[in-house]
Amino acid sequence: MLPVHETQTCSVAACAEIVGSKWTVLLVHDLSEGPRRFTELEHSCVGISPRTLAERLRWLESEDIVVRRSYAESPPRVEYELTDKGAALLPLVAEMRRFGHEWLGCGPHEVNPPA
Amino acid sequence: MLPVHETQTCSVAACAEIVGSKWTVLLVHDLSEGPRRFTELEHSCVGISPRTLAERLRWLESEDIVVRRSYAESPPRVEYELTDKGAALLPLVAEMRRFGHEWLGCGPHEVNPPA
DNA sequence: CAGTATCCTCAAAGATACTG
DNA sequence: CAGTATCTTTGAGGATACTG
Repeated sequence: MLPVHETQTCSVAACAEIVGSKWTVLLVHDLSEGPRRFTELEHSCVGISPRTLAERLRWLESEDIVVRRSYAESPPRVEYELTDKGAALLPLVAEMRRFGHEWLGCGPHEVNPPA
Repeated sequence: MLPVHETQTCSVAACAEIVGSKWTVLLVHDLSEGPRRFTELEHSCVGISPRTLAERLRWLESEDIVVRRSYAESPPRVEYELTDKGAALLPLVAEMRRFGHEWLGCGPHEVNPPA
C-alpha cells in the first residue's frame, strides 16, 4: 500500500493501489457472485493466511469496497458483500481478465473453475 | 512481483502483477503518447529513482510490454516505446482512470487541475 | 544522456498458535 | 466460525554516488 499522499497524485495511481495488492482483486471477483463468508473466501483464495485475509477485508471495508455484515447467531455468521463502489470495480476486473487471457497465456476461468 | 507459479494461477492475478507494481501503469500511460526517453520518463514519474526506473523498464521490456531502442549517437539516445501488448494495456489504464475519477475523488486532469 | 553500483528501509505478506 | 496475536521473511522500492 502506498502512503496517502502518493495515492492522490492521480486517479490511475490511486486505482493501482486497490488493484495492486495481492489479493484484493481476487476477493472482489469472488464477491461479485454474492455475499461470502470468511471461510469461503479463505478457501477460494488458496494460500492466503487468516491474518492476511482479515487485514485485506478490513482494508477493503475501510475503502468502502465491501460491507461486513455480522449476524449474532450461534454459530456466529459474518458475511462480506460488495458495495456499489466495489461493484464498480468489476468492469476493471473483467478488463484485467481479458488482458490476461489474451496476452498472458492463461485462460479466463481459473478463479472459479466449474466443479 | 509474485513468484512465477503464483502469477499463473489466473489471468486476473497475472494481470495484477503488471498493474500492481508501483510505476508500471504510469509508465505505460506515459508511453501511450509516443516514444519517450529515459530522462523524460524520469521527470514525468516524479519521485522515481533512476535505479527503480531502469529496473521497471527492464522488467517491462522482458515482459514484452515496451521496446527499448538505442541509437548510437552522440550524445547517446535511447527511446522506449509500447509494443502491441503494451498498447493492449491502455483500455485497462483507461478503466482505472475512469474508476479513480468516479470513485476515488481525483480527477482525470491532474496535470491541469482547475484553479 | 542513460544508466550502474551499493546500501538501506519498510511494509506487505506468510506461518503458526491461540480465542471469543 | 471468524477471527487475533506474534514473529519472521522478503523483496520492492528509495537514496545517493558514480560512469561509459
